[in-house]
Amino acid sequence: MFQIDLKNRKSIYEQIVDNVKELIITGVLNAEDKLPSVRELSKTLTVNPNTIQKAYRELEYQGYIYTVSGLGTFVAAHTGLPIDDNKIAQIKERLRENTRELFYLGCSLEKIKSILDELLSERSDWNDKSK
Amino acid sequence: MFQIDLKNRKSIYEQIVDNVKELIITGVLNAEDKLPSVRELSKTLTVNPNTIQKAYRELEYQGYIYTVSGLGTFVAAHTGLPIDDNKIAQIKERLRENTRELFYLGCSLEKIKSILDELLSERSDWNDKSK
Amino acid sequence: MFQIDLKNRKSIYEQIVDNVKELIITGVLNAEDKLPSVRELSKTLTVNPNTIQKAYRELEYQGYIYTVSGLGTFVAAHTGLPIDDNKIAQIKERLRENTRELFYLGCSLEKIKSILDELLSERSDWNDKSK
Amino acid sequence: MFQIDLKNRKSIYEQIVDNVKELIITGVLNAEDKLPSVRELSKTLTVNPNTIQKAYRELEYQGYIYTVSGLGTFVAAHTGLPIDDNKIAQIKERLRENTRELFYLGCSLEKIKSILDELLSERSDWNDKSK
DNA sequence: GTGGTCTAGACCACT
DNA sequence: GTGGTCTAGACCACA
Repeated sequence: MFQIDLKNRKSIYEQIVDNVKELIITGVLNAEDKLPSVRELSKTLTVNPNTIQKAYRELEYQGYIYTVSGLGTFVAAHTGLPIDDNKIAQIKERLRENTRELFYLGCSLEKIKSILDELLSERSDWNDKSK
Repeated sequence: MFQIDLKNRKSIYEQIVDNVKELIITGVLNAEDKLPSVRELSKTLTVNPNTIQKAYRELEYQGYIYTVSGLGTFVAAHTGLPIDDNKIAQIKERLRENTRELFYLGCSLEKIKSILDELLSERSDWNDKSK
Repeated sequence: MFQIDLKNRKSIYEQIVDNVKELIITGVLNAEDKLPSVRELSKTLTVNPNTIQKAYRELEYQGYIYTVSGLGTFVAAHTGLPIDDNKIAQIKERLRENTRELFYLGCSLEKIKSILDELLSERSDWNDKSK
Repeated sequence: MFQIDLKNRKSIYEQIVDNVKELIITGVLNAEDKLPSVRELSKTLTVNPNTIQKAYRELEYQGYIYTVSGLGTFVAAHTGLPIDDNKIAQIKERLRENTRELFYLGCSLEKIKSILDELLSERSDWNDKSK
């Protein structure tokens, strides 16, 4: 399914959340697909079950999955989630900081532009895959 | 100089690091300028001196400032000669994650593109200001 | 594991850094080995946990160890591929200073040469041991 | 005469001590030569007089210079200083650590050997100059 | 005055 | 349990 990178500064549960999100967004996991059980994923990732559970709880809170007691957890239908302008503003701020640093490191505006363009094209590529 | 936001998720020392970085990158602080002493900044921000020192040390690691024990800390001259491809790659990865997150949050490619364009234009604006 | 010498001019955290480095370089600690926890080492060395943490953080900066919050700290795998010429140049400079000092102290060139030869032979010895 | 590098981690007075030592060892300053006065050197280096004085005191303690009240400070005749085995052992230890690090960074024994040889030849070169 | 180190003890998030 | 952050307050060397 995916791998956990212990050396990554992100906490394990965050990595799981992000990875599952990505699988859903990219269409690898579709609405109503069953996710591995907490125990199962715990074994395959060799990660504490509590950690998996925390990740699933977070994903549920964010509306990506839902849980049916006794049956398992499933990918939620991707209803148009209300766009969270607050979060978007936060991420924009982070993007701003990062572009600023690129500038400081000596990148010209052109170089920065090409980097951003590259990221955008990556995004549209994988958008196609998910179709 | 700047303010600390205790409600912010970022730790205090991280906020200091980011704020000082910003002041340096935007040209408010120039090479060889003296930063406030650890104790001084500690008082103005009502933050423990150790926390300030931690921030300054991090900035030193990242090459933004240098320290002369007994004299103070100063903005490092930015010898931008060897463009640090390693660091650029790291930042690119962070940008990638952020654009991914925007997508998660339901932003269309067009919206993401407009956000990135906005950031780029800010950059050129402020580039002019710093002249 | 090792001892701290309070009489030593080196600060405590530096001694810890150097000692751990040595254990890693000499192969006593191998990649992925778990280091003692901050609190644990703090007790065995009767040193404040903050001091241990400072040492561990420094070791992490230098790439010798990595940290998983909540799990512990571990010896980093040594991907020696990109030989870091920058660091090598730094160390060379330090070696230069040291040989200069030997000269100051009245050592003849022959004596210095014999000392360096001795170090080299030690190195090959211990290279054999680590196999 | 020489320059002080504020960005250097060594304290200013240490840099002065080392530089003067080097000038003496290399024969630029000879026995009975007069050193600049504290005030004078203080001005040329734009360094606090106390710092110069501390450096001179240290040099005197180590037997490299001597002071005549009211006249100035002079280079001491280079009588065969008693070889300080203690200090030599310390420096040897530092050399050992540095070669160890070179090894860790991926240098082969041959490369380390060539580096050490290079340092030795530098030393003998400048030994010739001092003649 | 400056930065650097250290201790003691607290609180937090993550596993 | 783990590491991470922060405070309060102390002592040191250097300028």
